[in-house]
Amino acid sequence: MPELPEVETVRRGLSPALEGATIAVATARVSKLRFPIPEDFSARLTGNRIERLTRRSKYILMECADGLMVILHLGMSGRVTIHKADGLPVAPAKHDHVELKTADGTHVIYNDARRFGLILFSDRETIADHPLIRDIGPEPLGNEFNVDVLNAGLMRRKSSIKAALLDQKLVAGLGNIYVCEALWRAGIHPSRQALSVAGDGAARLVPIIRDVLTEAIAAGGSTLKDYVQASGELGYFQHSFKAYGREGEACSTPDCGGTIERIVQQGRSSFFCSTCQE
DNA sequence: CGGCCAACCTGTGCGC
DNA sequence: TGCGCACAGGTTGGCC
Repeated sequence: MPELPEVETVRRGLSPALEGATIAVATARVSKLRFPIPEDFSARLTGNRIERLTRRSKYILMECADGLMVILHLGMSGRVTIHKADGLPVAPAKHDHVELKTADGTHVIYNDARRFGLILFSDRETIADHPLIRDIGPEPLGNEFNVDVLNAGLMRRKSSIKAALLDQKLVAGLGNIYVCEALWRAGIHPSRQALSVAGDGAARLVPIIRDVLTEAIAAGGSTLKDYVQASGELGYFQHSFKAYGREGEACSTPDCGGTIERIVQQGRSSFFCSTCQE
């Protein structure tokens, strides 16, 4: 479930294994994910050293010693696992598309059933101007995201608040789950016009968005520890969502008494409580 | 340009 | 047990 918190958790899980590591073997078993995998994928990575892993929105950026920047996006179903040399599966699992082996024998495997993810090359000088990166809005956990910015974004939209918050140009990293959760916490109906949320609504949403994401990262981080030991999996977390996926259940807002409903907006499910979200 | 839908692809779960 | 359908965390090309 890769929205910002999951991507950040994967990044944090990979850092100790990859930062400072030299790549001994780089293998791509499919020719394309959402886009073709670079033809020089193996050649360019073999012998290269990974200096650091960063994240922009839902993209993981792998900066290498020679200036190469690897762009990784998990799409809908992308998973990453880490395996020590002695715990490596004998044969690649279904949908294990890409694999890196570091000089110390650690294997990192990218698995993606639907192949909506992507792996592309850029470089550290031009990454900010990359077409996939350059138009992305402010990081929600950074200072560039604030009430003024959100207000400005909401005021020039006729769409719903749900659609507005899903728009990566307005704010980075939110996906279907965390937009539902943030709107539930803020008591804002997902069908409300974005414009009408400017002002008070935006003032409430900014800290709520920050909290929701921060809590999810914290939950992922604590789960991650066990998961890496157990199976090497990154990206699978048990989050306790209050609205998402809870159609028909009682709303957990104190004294609300309402029921979580599901509607479809722009082809995507929205979960909300019509009693406490207006 | 803003807004919306279809499409990309595979897997899963449910009703019959 | 099988079949068909709805639906799934993201993104974007193309059409009003």
